[in-house]
Amino acid sequence: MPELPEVEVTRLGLLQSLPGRRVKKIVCGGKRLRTPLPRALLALHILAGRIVAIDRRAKYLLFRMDNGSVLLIHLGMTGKLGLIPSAEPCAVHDHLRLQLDNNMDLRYNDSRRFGSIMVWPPTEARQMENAFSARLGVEPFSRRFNTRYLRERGRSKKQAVKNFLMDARMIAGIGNIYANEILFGAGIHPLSPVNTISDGEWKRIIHSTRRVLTRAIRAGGSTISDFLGSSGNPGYFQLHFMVYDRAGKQCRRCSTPIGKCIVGGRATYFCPTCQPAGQTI
DNA sequence: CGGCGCACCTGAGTGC
DNA sequence: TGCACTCAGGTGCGCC
Repeated sequence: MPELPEVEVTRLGLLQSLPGRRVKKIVCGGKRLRTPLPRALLALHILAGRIVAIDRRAKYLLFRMDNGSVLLIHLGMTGKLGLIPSAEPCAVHDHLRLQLDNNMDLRYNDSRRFGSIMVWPPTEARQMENAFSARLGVEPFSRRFNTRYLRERGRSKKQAVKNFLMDARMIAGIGNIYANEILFGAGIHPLSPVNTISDGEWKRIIHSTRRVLTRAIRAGGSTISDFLGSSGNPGYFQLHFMVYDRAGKQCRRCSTPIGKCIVGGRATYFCPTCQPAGQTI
């Protein structure tokens, strides 16, 4: 499900009612996610704590507790967070349940179990967050996401620009759907080698990235199969896809049939006219 | 050492 | 119906 917009929509939804709530009880499912659930740390640091803030870094959500600990959640491909009445029975693939002090649960559901849940203890949270953040690239809405940064990091790279955009160590939060949409908006072919992108093209990529992500967040994210915001509402940005999953259909801008190829093992869509193949790999 | 292929999982869709 | 097969929004490992 989730790239930056879906994670951000989830965060904004949870912000309505989660801050200030105390965790009264924690129930873990039996199966492991990408990593085993940190049962002991959850019991030690999250249980009985109060959630004071919810932040996002890349595609991760950071739940900050009043004791200084941090609950870190990544949704993987199919992870969902929802606020559900405590009386409701658990669903298939519910893996974590935080029972709150208002008769509501924060529940984590993830059929494919590619997500992950971690806990940073109060005494180590600062240092762990620094190390965690250092491994991730710039946030698309930060000032550090600029032409100079992209030129420097991409200077010696021959890989396809689409793979570069999706590399979390370079830029945070962009996945397969939005990489396709961003490059269409910038008029750049996904196979263009990174080291051939001009400053003017980086500018278009920056502009397109922010525009696409902003519009997607405003639309409530994209609901391809089953993404629901924490409010239980689907997103509608998929109605605005220009290229993603539109192979063979007419380009909304010029009517040329949308092309498809595989880049880095991922389905890649582009308009051969609006995104001319200059130099490609 | 950059960059690729693949594994990790379940479920939905398709075609026979 | 049912079975076999393909594909899916992410990440990180091993390998060349």
